[in-house]
Amino acid sequence: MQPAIRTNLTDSATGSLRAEIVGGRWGVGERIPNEAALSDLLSVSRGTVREAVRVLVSQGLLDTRQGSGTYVRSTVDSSAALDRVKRTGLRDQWEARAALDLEAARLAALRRTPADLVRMRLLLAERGSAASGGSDAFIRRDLAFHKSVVAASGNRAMMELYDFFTAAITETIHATIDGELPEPDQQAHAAIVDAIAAGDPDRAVSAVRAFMAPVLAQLERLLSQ
Amino acid sequence: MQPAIRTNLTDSATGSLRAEIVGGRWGVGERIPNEAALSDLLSVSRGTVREAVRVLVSQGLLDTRQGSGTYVRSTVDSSAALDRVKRTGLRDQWEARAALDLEAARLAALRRTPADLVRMRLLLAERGSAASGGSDAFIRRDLAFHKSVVAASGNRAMMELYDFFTAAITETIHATIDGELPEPDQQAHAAIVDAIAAGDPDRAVSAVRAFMAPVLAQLERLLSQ
DNA sequence: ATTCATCAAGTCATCAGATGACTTGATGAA
DNA sequence: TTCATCAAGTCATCTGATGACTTGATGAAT
Repeated sequence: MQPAIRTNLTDSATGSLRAEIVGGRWGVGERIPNEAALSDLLSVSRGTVREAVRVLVSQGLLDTRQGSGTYVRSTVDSSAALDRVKRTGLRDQWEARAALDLEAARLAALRRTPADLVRMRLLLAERGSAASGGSDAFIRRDLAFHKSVVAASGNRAMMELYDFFTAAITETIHATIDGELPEPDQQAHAAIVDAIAAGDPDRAVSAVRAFMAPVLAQLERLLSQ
Repeated sequence: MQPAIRTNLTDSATGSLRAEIVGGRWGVGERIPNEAALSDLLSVSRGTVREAVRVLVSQGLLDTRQGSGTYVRSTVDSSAALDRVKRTGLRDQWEARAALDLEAARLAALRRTPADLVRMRLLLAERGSAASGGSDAFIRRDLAFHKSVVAASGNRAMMELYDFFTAAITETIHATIDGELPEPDQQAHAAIVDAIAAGDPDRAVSAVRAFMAPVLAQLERLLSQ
C-alpha cells in the first residue's frame, strides 16, 4: 500500500521557501525576510532556517551577504527542472540529446580549431580500438568522442547539458532495459569528423543524423515491446 | 588586481567533505563519521557540519538517516549541471535553446496532430495582434507560440528544457543587457507553422534557422561591445 | 533452540541563547 | 561638501540541551 510519508522540518522549510521564490513572492535581487522573521513565518528554529537557506544558496536561488541580508539570485529552479527531465521517457531524453549532437556538430564545423580536430581524431581512433559495443570501456570511449565534438562547438551550455543527458540516459537504461542498443559503426563516426574538418555544417548535421537513425529505431522497438 | 578571496566556514567544510567523497575516502553505501567526529575533523561546530552535510544531501552525494548515521549515496556530482548552465554566457544559452527549437520543429513536422496545428495557429495569431517587440505582453505571447511548437514535438524532456532556458535567458538578459533584440517578423513565424503543417521536416528546420539568424547576429553585436 | 518484547547506546533532528563579523545608512565634525 | 565615526541590523558561528529514531544486545517466554 501507500508508504507512509516521512519528512523533516528542514526539507519542508526548504520546499516552502523554494515555492515562494519560484512563485515570484520576491523578485530577483530583492531581499527576503531575515533569519528571525523566516523562523517565525515557517515556525521553525533559526538553525533550521539556515539549513534551508543554505540549500537554496547551493542551488543558485538565493544569495546571502553577511551583515546585509539574503537576496533572491534567481527564480529559475534548475534542480526541479532537472528532476522532471529525469522522469521523462528514454526516447524523449535520447531525442533531446540528439538535438544537442546535431547543433553541436553544425557549430563545430564552423568553429573547430586545429586542436579540436586533433583531439577528435585521437578519441575516434581510441574508440575504434575498443572491441565490442557491450563493454564499459567501449561506452566510455564512445562517450568521450561525442563529448569532444560538443566541446569543439565552443558552447559551454551545450557541454554541460550533454554531460547531464549522458548521465541521465545511462541511469535510465540501467533502470529500464538491459537490451542492447546497436552501436553505430566507426565509419559513421569518421564521417562526422570529416564533415567538421571540412567546415561543412550541413554535411556535419547529415552525418550525425545518419548515425542516430538506427539507434532511435532500435530504441523504439525495445520500448514498444 | 587579484580580488581578496572571501569564503566562509560552511563552504569550505562543504568543499572538504565533497572532496573526500568524490576522492573515494568512503565507498557508496558506507557510513561516514558522525556529526561530532566531523566537527572535530573539520574544526568547525556541529551546526556548520550540519549545513555542509545538508548541502551535499541536496546534491545527491549523501543521505542522512536519523538514528542511524550519514551514508554516501553517490560519488559522482552531476546534479549541478543546470546550475552551471545558468552561469554560461547569453550566447551559449541562446544557441542551446536554438538547438531545441530546431529539432523540435523537425519532430513537430513529423508528429503534429490536428489539435497541435489549431493551437499553434491560434497562438501565432495572438502573437501577431500584440503590438511592438518591447512589451512584456508581446514577449509572453511570442514565448507561448514557441512553446506550442515544442509541445507539438511530443517530447516532454525538450519541453522541460525549453522552459528552463526561456526563464534562464530572460534572467540573463535582464542582468547583462537592456538593449533590444530584434523581434523576428510574423511572416518568419508563419513559415514555421506552414512547414510543420505540410509535414516537411527539412523546411521546418530551415524556417527556424532563418528566423534565428538575425537574432543571433544582433546578440553577437550587443555582446561584443 | 527460537522467537519476540524490551532496553540502552548511538545518531541525527531540532531548538534556544549568545557572541562575533560584516554592511549600511545616519550623524556630525572638518 | 567631504569624510571619519557610529549604531543598528544582519548573517556567521559556536555551545549546550532535548527529542526522535535506529540498531544491536539482552533476556524471558515458547
